Amino acid sequence: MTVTIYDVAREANVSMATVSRVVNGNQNVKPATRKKVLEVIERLEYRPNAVARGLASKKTTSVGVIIPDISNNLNAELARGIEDIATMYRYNIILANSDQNEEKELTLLDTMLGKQVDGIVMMSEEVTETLQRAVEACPVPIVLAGSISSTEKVASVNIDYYKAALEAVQMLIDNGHTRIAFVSGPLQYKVNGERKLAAYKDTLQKANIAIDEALIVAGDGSYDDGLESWTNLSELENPPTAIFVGNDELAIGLVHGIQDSGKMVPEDVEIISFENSKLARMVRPQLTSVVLPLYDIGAVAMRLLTKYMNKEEVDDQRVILPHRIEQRNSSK
Amino acid sequence: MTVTIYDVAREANVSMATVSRVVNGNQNVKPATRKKVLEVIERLEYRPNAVARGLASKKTTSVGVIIPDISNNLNAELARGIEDIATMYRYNIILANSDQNEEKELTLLDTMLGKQVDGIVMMSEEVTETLQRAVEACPVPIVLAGSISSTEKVASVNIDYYKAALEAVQMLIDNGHTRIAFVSGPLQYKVNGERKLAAYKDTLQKANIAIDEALIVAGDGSYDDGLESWTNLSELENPPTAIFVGNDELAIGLVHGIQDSGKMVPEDVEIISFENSKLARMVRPQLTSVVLPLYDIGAVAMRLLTKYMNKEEVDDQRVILPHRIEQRNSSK
DNA sequence: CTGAAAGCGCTAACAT
DNA sequence: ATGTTAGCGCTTTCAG
Repeated sequence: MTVTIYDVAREANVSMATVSRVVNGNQNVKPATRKKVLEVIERLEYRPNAVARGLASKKTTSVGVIIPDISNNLNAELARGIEDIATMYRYNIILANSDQNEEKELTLLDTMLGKQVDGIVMMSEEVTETLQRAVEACPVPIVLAGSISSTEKVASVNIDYYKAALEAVQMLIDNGHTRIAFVSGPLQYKVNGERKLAAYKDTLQKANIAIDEALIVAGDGSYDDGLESWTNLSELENPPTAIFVGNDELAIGLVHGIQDSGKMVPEDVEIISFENSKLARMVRPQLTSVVLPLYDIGAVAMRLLTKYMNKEEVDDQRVILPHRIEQRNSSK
Repeated sequence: MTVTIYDVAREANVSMATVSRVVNGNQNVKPATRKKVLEVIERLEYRPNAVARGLASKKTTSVGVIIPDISNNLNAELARGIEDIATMYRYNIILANSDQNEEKELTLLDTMLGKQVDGIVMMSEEVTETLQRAVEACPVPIVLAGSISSTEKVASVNIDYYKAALEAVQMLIDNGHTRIAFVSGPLQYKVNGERKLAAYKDTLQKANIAIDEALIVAGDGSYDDGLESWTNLSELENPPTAIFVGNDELAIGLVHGIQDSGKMVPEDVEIISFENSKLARMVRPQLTSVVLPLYDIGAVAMRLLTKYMNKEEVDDQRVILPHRIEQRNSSK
């Protein structure tokens, strides 16, 4: 059978409590006793049962991570940031994919709570009313990473998407463009429909450039979507000479679409993307891209969560990380 | 306080045992009783405590997943395959990154066992002797996904890397090349150093083409590594006219390196990659690539693990999945 | 079909 | 500094 704390206690001629103390690094143990216990632990290859510990202490040192899809670069980067900080604070991660499906998100929340996680980090492109309520009703701390919720009540970590998008569009305007397209993923995702799009429209209007709905294209945000989007855009009477793109993969699709149609980037069409993943450098010309620090967002979100879990004071429950634009060759 | 099984029992005028039975779908409960209990559960918003359940039943319905780095496309795809099947069988995943560091792998194994996972899926590019022993000594089932171990004792899921590589190289030979390079990630990784490289050498020799060590290049397998590798290769007195590449990212680096030097793919240099991630289509020309079905490897590994966890009969503990070569435009 | 009771392995007062 | 003793919330015989 597996060796328990009781076995160690017996072998070391001490009580379970003492073994528990040395295992948990409690200082109230005579060095000699500690040494003796440690030796028995080693000899018996005792490994504390975290489940029993969790039941007794009501802490599992596990945190739940709910993301749309780990096979997506964007989420993977975020997850890595979360995991690194979690490891640093000795937490383990229970990871699950929601596929951006509200029902799954809700079920997952429930499952994780059932597993008694000490906290949750969640990423959701679309925080619905129902989800919002579930999050607020959550008995353990929860922080949203790279997700926009409508209320101020929920902890979250983001960049200022509006401002970032504004700067990108302004850059294009400054380069003399008046036919600027906006190509992004689903507009029902608030980051796209509420932030980037709003910034796009506002910035254009401020520059007295009329909004042309034909230049606003939303698809699934994939590479193929980018390819296809250019096909449509290029057939316009008056095609765009610059494009503000929602993510890198989409941007690469657009670049290739443009090149396939015999035009050049940035000479004929300038492009500014939004993400700056490693993909941004893996295309010719390399993409100018708004830096979305996903790893950092994940890391900071997890760090924030540890504070909540330790019941530390948190001065700002809505963290906004700095952003910048990485200038490369898809824009001038 | 949180509501427990005892609260439900009291409210429903039954014993804890009965509540436990309905929660666990035990058929030995009168429909009327079940209904009553279910109502109370709903009313009280009772949520079973998985930790307590785990302690009592010695099953946690959690499986550990140890991979080198989730932010790497390759691992993320694998992880998604694992997670999907895990979800299907109602397991949760405890995910951790090893950074391909033996010490971390060992610690992680220990942590997961401490958390009483029911099984483990692991990916490791380099299964060392020590790791091998730890795996064999593991008290719960464990299956290696996309990893090569030296013994037959460990369950694993792979493709036939040697044969796949052989076919790729043969394809290049069939196209008339005699100056064929092999560019890959670290050779201490068995997949590279023992399988692909061996296949490369054997196939060349079988075709009476002398091995030129200058054409064998190993780096870190990154995009930049690919760029740099071509710089070196192109400075050779007699540069290669075809390259068999270890992975897609590396291959894209090579393609760009070749194009930057004024040559063309596949006219001047043919390329066959190994991975066929979605990246393979995101470059011009698109990559001909050996299909490494990472999602499937993960899924099958997890499925295999469920069999072990259920103590089902397993006919083949070393699964080899089929592979094929996706023909695109980087080769003729 | 249902209940009583004994743990699962550990932590956390409370004693000493 | 160390031991004693309740539980933590649930599953699982064993009776009935």
